Amino acid sequence: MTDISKDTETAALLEGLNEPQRRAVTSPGGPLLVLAGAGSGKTRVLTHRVAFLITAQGVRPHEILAITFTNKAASEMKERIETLVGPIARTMWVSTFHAACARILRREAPVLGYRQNFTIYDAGDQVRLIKKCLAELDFDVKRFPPKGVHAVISSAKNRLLDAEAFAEMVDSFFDDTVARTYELYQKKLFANNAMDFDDLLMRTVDLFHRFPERLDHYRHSFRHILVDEYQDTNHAQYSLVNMLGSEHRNVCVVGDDDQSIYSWRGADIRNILDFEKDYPEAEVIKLEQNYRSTQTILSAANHVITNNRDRKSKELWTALGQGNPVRIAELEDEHTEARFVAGEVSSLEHEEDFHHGDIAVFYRVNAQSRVLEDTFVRYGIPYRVVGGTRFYERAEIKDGLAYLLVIDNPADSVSFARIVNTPKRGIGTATVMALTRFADAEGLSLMEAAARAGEIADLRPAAVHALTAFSRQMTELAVTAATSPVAGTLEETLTGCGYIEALQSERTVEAEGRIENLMELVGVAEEYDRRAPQGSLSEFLQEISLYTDMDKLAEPSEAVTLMTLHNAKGLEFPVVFIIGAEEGVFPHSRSLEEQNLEEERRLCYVGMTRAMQRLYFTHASTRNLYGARSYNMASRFIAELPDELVKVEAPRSRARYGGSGGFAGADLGAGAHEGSGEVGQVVPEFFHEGDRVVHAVFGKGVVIGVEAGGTVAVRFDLDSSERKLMVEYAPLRKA
DNA sequence: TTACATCATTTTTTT
DNA sequence: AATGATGTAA
Repeated sequence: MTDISKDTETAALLEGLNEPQRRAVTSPGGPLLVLAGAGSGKTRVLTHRVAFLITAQGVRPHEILAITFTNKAASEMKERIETLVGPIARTMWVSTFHAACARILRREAPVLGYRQNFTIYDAGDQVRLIKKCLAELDFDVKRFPPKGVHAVISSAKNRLLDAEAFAEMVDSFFDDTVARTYELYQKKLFANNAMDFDDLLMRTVDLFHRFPERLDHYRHSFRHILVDEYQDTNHAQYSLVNMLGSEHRNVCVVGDDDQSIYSWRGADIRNILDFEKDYPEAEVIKLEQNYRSTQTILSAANHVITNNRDRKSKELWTALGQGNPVRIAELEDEHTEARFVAGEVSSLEHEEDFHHGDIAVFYRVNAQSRVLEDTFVRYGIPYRVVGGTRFYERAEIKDGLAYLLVIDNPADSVSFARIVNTPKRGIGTATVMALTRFADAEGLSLMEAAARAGEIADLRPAAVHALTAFSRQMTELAVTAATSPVAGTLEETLTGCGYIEALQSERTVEAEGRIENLMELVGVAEEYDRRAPQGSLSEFLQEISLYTDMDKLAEPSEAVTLMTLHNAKGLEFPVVFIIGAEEGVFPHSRSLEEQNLEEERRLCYVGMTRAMQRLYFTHASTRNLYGARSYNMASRFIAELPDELVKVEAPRSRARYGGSGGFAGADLGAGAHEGSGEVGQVVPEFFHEGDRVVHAVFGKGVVIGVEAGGTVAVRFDLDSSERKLMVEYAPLRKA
């Protein structure tokens, strides 16, 4: 490349960047902290910086390690860099911490005593194994809930405390129990040739401690390290960055302390607050110009977040203009709330230039999505739910993968236990217990023990037969796996083991859905086979165990997006609703007790700053959540919004369908409650014979009759059909 | 062993 | 409300 073309290329990289962005992109090396406010073009800076390093600094792509928070973010970044510098970018390491560690560990597993095809356990697998440990140690699962024990062990691992170190710090009876469980749990993981999510980080750090020459190798080869979302790193991740960065010290971290929302997962906000202490020579760049939201939204968000004490001062601004006020609506209950949102969605769609895909609804807990979904279905509003029960956590998917895991790694007793009697093949708990005893006594894995089931004294012939048959089948499948593509192995497994058949015989819609999900899994495998013709079952499983659904929902959609506030991180939408803004819901009751209010507030800040043009808060005076009715005050976050930026409106619940703009009454003032006399009263007078109306599903029509009980008859233009509709529930409004 | 019923418990966020 | 654990009958 000539100097001239190199210069033009560099110039192109800097085009359209503001001053601080440009400084961040071109900073030559050394520690660099970029405090990137929401919507400040952070991803752009990161990708352009990488491109700059490659084209202008002569850094070779494989010398760059870029860490992102999700797999989705990783593949996006890779793509964007590729468009800047070409296919050479593919040799870069762009991934999450967990994926990078898995890649290192797979290479280095033997020195740690693991085999390369070790299995990765997700949270569910971890809890199941912990349950087994508790049972084996005769601990009462009532007093020591597996989930709670898991949480403690996980947090210990995130702080890089192994069982021994943890045992030394024990200061309660509970922790003592955990310590003993931890020890056994870790032994079992090792025996299963398995690592859990937290191990991926911890074992890597361990590897570097015990084998300094391995560390030397990696820290020498990574000349530049970039970490996105640095505010959400935990101690183990922090240590990894410091270890790997200690030679070249070209550590560039990007983050926003105001968006740290994962402390419950071990994220330590001090990692970002203290970066300048860790690297005194660090250059610090603040990105405060926002390119996403209106000034009103930003000012409102700024007001809320300034109530937090522990933060680096930062004030977002924009050149995009004032925009509309933040709208706050108080509703009766969760149903009214959902109908309000649905009604607004319809108005935004019909009366303004927004599409369903422009709109997102955020809530604090997944359970809140149900009412919303029911309502959207009634209104005929297309929606998609992000998160919730995820594809890879569905029972049938885990089952299918468990088969593959056992075929690949017969030592994996957790997956073995999962499938040995799924579908039913007469191997019940008694048999499995006898098998386990035998395996332990003989020092075998469950799979090996099953092959020798005949030697187990207290097994009935039927059980022996079932076990040997199962073991033989698995062995045969392992042969298939060695020669077939992954998709073929999976199909062979699912049909050969009678899994599909068992589902088919259920003859239910649910079972049909499960079969479809499994076919989708086969599709995932096919895609892998295409992408990596030389790939192995091992590699496929490694890849998939770090894969979550978050990864593929990036695609633009024609549906309203429903998700939790946590999932909203990193996204943006023209219109955002934050629902359930009530004390106890958001902020969540648990965080009130645990004094985690600042984190809840950051969550609110994250949610608000996703909005580009319109932002709504809704709260309900009463709500049914988890089967109990509660009466909540409006969220303190609402109170923290300055009056001049908001428009507080309380719709007269049912009447508004007859009104024109969506809201019947305006400016009732903060905290104004609806007259309870109005609540529950249907107001059919709003519709009269001859009125032109619009229905969300059936379209335009005319009222041809008003009946008692809040029912109107409407003839629709589209097909001249006549329908009777409940004014209370029908998505109907005046045209 | 399995299928079914009842009982109890547990409700945040996820790589 | 929904899920999981436990108990009971076949």
